[in-house]
Amino acid sequence: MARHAGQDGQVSTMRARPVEPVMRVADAGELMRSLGEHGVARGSMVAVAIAEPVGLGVAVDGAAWVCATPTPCAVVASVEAEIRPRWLWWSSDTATTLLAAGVRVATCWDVAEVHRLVFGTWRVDPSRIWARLHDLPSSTMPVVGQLDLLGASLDADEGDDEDPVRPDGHLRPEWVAGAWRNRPERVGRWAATAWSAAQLLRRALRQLPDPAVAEASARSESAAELLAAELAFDGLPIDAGTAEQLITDAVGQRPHTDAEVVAQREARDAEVLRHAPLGGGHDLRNPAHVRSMLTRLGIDVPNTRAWRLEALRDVHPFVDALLTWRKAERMATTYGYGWLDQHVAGGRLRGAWSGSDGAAGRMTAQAGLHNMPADLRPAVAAEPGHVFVRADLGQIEPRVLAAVSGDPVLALATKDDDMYAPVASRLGVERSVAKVAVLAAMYGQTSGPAGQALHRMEREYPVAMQYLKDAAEAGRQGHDVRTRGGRLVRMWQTSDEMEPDDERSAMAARGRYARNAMVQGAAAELFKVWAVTVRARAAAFDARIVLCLHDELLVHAPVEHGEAVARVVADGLQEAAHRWMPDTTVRFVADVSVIGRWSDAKA
DNA sequence: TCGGTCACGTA
DNA sequence: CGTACGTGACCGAG
Repeated sequence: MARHAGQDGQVSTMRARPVEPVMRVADAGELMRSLGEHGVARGSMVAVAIAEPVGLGVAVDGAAWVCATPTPCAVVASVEAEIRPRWLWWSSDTATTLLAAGVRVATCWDVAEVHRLVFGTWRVDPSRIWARLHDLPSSTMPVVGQLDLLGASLDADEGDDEDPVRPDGHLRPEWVAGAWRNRPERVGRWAATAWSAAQLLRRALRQLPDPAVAEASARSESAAELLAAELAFDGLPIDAGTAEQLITDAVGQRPHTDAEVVAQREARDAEVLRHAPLGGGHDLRNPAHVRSMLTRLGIDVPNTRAWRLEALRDVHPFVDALLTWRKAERMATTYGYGWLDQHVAGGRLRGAWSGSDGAAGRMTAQAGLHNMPADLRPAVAAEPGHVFVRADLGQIEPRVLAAVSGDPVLALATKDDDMYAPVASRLGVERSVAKVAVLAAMYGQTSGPAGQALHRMEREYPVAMQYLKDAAEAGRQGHDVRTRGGRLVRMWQTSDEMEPDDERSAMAARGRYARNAMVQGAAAELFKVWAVTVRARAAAFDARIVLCLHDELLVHAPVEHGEAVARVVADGLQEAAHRWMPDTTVRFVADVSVIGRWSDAKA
């Protein structure tokens, strides 16, 4: 009990809320009986928190259990095998814990991920999520500070520290920082907070423009985050010998001393510098120096980017040597021996994965997994007894535009394997022009040869063009936009002190950003539905997704199941497309092949 | 030591 | 005056 003096001077009595009772269960069997009595069945949401070696916390609709066991993941595995609920957790950290214990689950509901979807926020720690869901100002959000660490407290009224929620409604910061792992009962209560947060999030989902779509997105985006955890854990199969050889071919033998590193670097530089003009700077790694060298050779360029210099290869041998050098330098620095040593172990390339990142909620990956040069793809090889099933979506963004905008004419074009062909004939232009026009419309390009074709686009595909225009206008005005799947894309505000020209430029940039995010974001959502569908169906063949690349999937499968998995991937797209958009007037296509190395795929 | 810029790889 | 991302080298401010 604590007494508060309100601002009106009245003394009110505020009782700390009662601590959630947590029931003890002895083992998985007892837990499953309890869950069964609460109506938990296949696919039911079950909140879970794992603290090794303290125990397993589980919560369902006001009831919470704890199983004090040094091997909580094994209990999860038993429940998964018997019941297969939809595991509800604060974040995919739980998935990572399970994976480390060798436990894989089928489905989940990820509070952090859904929060990111609904609110478009980057930071999704439980404190922030909880505060926002309870309309508590983040200014009052407590943090673990020096005093707390010393055991002192600034606020006398902190209630019962066995309660994860403080009297002021905020989550207890020391719990968020890890104190929930300290005792079995706390693990149970922590699971209960995840359950409670999820109920509030579901309420938010139901208030979005299309609740059914948003709830489906919550499930698929959660599963994508689970897939991201698995991708990080499993890694991409790499034939290290081939990788080593490709690097050697590109940059020479592996150096063994610092002196060798320097010597190789200087040898690479010398190949270019012998063509360089006299005087001035000679640092090839400094764009200003490179530009001045080019100037002294009579070549005047605003920057030294490869696409600009490409046209000038024949003007002077220096240019050709420089471009060749740049490619080797990239290999030596970013994708060289250092990269191999740092990220490849046990025949797998591993990096951190995010299930949704950036403006549009695409998956991202580190360790070069998403920008590995095509030259290195031969090193991505299936393990003995395995194959890759590789698939990529064809013309995904324009097809998605047809779907989300509901443009019936553009939808008709998707019936073609190559939708640019019917678009070209409708616009009365070459296919290449039609393609540029469609891409220009989606990316907000206004200059260049796409200009005239864009006007015809507006005449022939007014619904799709209006959809893009509305998104761009919202962005220009600084209004947040929401993708078809319900992801909030936040706009930034322009500064009051901006010059008018700068402000116009910033607004235009926002317009392009919003326009693109609506298409790219929706495409990411469809892609993830496809990926998690394939993940689920391929498991029966002991096949696992090992790479997601925006519109491309790489699945590692036992060789005897290659063809079956290829069918899973192809059928999975139709299943995913139907789930993502029940209206089937827009057709989606994928190119699927069974290969041994990533480079075996046809370009 | 840090953020910004350039550059370049992928989609 | 085409978008998104990750990475590395360098610069200049702190």
